[in-house]
Amino acid sequence: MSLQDAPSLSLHCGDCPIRHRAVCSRCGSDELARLEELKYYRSYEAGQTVIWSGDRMDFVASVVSGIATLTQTMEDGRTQMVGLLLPSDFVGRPGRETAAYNVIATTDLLMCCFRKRPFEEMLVSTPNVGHRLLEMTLDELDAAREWMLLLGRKTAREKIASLLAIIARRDASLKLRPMQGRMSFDLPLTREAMADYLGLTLETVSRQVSALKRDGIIELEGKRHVTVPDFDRLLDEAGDDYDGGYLN
Amino acid sequence: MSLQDAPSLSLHCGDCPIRHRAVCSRCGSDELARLEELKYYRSYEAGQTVIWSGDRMDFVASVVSGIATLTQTMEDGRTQMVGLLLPSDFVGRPGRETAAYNVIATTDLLMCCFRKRPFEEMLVSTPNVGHRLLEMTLDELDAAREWMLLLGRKTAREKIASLLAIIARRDASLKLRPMQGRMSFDLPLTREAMADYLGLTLETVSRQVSALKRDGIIELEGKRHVTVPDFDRLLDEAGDDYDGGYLN
DNA sequence: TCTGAGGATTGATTTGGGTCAAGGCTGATC
DNA sequence: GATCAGCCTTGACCCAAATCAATCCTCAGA
Repeated sequence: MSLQDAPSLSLHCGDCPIRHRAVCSRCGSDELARLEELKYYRSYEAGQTVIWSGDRMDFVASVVSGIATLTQTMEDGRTQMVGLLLPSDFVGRPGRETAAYNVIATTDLLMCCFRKRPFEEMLVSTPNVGHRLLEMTLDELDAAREWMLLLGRKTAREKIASLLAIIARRDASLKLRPMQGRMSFDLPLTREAMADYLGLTLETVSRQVSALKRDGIIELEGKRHVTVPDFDRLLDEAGDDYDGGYLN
Repeated sequence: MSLQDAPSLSLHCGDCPIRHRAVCSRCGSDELARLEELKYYRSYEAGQTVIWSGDRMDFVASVVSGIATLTQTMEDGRTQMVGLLLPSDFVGRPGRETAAYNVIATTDLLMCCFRKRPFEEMLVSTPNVGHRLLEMTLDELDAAREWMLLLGRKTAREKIASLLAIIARRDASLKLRPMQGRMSFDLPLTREAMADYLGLTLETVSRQVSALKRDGIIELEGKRHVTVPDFDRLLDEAGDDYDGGYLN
């Protein structure tokens, strides 16, 4: 993907090459033109920390390509992943000076940035961008709350099944495939990253993945390629009773 | 508090009788006048469910008085509290039809409501309200992510200490008292509610509260009134290394 | 003053997942 | 094709928190 046809911001409107949820029907093109003038790009290597918690953060940004994680850490090293940034996702906190978590590039990462002050001024002058941002933030909040149920109440096996189900869904919606029956996809995360995401240790993740395989809920090809013979059975294991609509 | 001088919405601007974070310096009074025309009130008794997850939700609202909780539940009854609504807090999801969690009144509750459709139209026509809502939502999201670290990685003792610290801070900011040294406050939650909030069982909550008392971190008068002789010691127990600024 | 109910405490026991430790893959590099 | 590093798996053991169970407050209402 070249810089030219990359989405300029997760607020990008009209057609959406990356994720359906990034489409906003309300925005006009005039605001986008103004956005274009202000943007610049930053790139990071895999493993690099984009922002440290507590750092002054003078920009807001959206992911153009690559994956980044948001993590909270305690001083003794315990870490909890609190979010995943995929292409078209937005990061930054208009109206606040410092970051509340670490942002770490897990792959090579290209971000489209805006200096904070001009961006805030633009939020005031072009309300549609603010509306889009509000929608996205509300989606994130719903997802975060769903995740709190997982972290607080689910068993290790349910946690793994839930994560696999979410990744399977996301992958299917990307490929415009049905979210049922036989599905297969690549895990974008190491066992350790899965553990940080789920509030487990990597050993427990490994054991539970093996258990799901032994029980025929999933099939593995190598360590990263997963096939789910029957998506409904996976959902049963995840313990969810809702349709999961808003996670996609 | 009478209906007249109650805050009409958490978006209430200018002076803020309830929580400092509800003040928005940007808004003018004209938007408020328009809001006034649209609002109506609903009241609920303690224990009543305001909204069921999955229900159609045709209004957005803010809490005028009382306390409500947001909870996620699994079909086998496991529940996780994912948020607390205090006076001036906002609930609702402009742009989406159904609720993603249960809202339950834990005390008698008075809410100031707006029908969703007119509210959304108002969001478009009066951007300042949208900005305020965006700010609040971003705050909620930061708090939710902080909570994910607690749920995923903290020990029972640290969870209890964290919760007590948050309640102590909130109480202190309400009373405009310093957040250090000796502090005391009432717990607004039962042990069971604390357990649902922290992803623990009520027995564990009870045991850890007793342990903190035994160790002199807190003092108890009855079951609900807590005194913290040294706030810094409580913070140590909570395992936080940050200043907690954004939670207030 | 008694009674009952809801909340809280405390103890005994079990267990899910953490911790520690020893290898096993696999693919990049020489 | 040997070596090494990063990632993953598996086993043995342990411990924090869950579970099961018995009491205890305390306060509202009879």
